[in-house]
Amino acid sequence: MSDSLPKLAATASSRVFDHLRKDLVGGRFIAGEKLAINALKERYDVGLSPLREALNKLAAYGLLIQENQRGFRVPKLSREELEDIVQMRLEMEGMALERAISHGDSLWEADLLAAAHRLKRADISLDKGEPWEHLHTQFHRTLVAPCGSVWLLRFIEQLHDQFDRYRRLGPKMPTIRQELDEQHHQLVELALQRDVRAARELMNDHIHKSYEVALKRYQEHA
Amino acid sequence: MSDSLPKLAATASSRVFDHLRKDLVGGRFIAGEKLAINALKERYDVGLSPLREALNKLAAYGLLIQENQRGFRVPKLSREELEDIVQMRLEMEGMALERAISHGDSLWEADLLAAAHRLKRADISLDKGEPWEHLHTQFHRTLVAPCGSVWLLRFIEQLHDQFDRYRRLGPKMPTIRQELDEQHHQLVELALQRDVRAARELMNDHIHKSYEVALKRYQEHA
DNA sequence: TTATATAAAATAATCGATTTTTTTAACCTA
DNA sequence: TAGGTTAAAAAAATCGATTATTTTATATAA
Repeated sequence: MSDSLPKLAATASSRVFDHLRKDLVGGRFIAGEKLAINALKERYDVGLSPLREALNKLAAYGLLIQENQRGFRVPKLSREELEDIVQMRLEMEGMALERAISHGDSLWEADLLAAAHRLKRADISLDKGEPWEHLHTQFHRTLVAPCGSVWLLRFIEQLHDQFDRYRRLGPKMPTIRQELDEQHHQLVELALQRDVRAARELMNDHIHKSYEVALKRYQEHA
Repeated sequence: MSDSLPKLAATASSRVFDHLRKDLVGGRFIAGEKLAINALKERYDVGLSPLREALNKLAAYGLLIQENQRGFRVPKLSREELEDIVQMRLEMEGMALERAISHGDSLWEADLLAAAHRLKRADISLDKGEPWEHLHTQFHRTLVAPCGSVWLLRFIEQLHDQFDRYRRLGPKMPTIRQELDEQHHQLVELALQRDVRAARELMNDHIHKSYEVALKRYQEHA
């Protein structure tokens, strides 16, 4: 039941990195805004050095823009970029899913079923909302985990973070979520049946539907 | 003739980042070694804060491994990883090249010819060696530049850096380089002719040949 | 008024020193 | 001797203060 990885003792820097990443992905900052470092120091209750280290990492990761001598800003959003991100997701997650299905063993099958189940449970008892996001990420991670490429997984993770900056702009949309949740279970089924072709097609459809949500959010986002 | 981008005044942090990145990619560190931060401070003549910021960025970028409370180390090399990197390069650079060929305008054609020419010149007058690497990177960058995807370009750049950690392990191999250089010019020709299919095939071949070099280097690397 | 220069304030970047944690070394004990 | 404490040294992380740069405000000239 405990976390699979022991996870080294967190440093102030790593803690604020995690926290900031979550907040950036979850839309708690305004796109384009300039970060006031002193304000962040208080907000995250951390010193300047670890904070700056975290900001530097986030910039290298693509969740912040760093400009020499003028600090950090939250990247702007644009429809063009959203489309870029979606196209890349289609290519890369499709590829990863195909490979995962052909390499995944029975342990993977079990993990997948478990992840899907947990996600569904969290969905029914729609509490905090924060846990759902985490389980959702976890599900998609599990789905492609045995693709065999460390770099592919890394890029996909990065793209998910970027995509979620759009998807999580507004409040939830229960209607469409229903449909998307259904697809999660269908994806598991097709994966277990090792139907590479159908699974990839469904994944494309899934990403497209998510795109529609994200686009709507982006267009409405004031 | 001047740089296309004005480039903001460099900070100590950005300078040491660039320098360290070059050294890591160029094989000036031993794979797996633990970085002695105090030694680096002297080596790059920089204070602790900017140095740590640079190291944090490099870790997020994938050129260093960061472990909480125990600093930074140079990632190990492995044949499996090399093969992962190569497979990803095949997929992503192939995709990028196809898109670049269908989107690239006449300005791109000119840039491409210029980049190939400069590379050839640097190759003949085989001086320092350092400039060749830069022109080579620049050529491959130009080749895929108009692919239309910021994220694809970003990933490709990252993969090149990773690949070069293997390719640049040992001394130069003039014999095979000859062959690779020839392919650069053939790639330009096929791009100008807009022969998407042939260009992609040649790119595959090019990456495969580079892989052989990199693999040999890796296996010989003591 | 518009533009340009100057001064003041705010912010970013860096430094030097301190605190915390890990690693190494020395020592004990079964 | 192998295993396990403890103490000392080394290294990593963080803090508080200083320096450099940019931004804002104010004043001056065309």
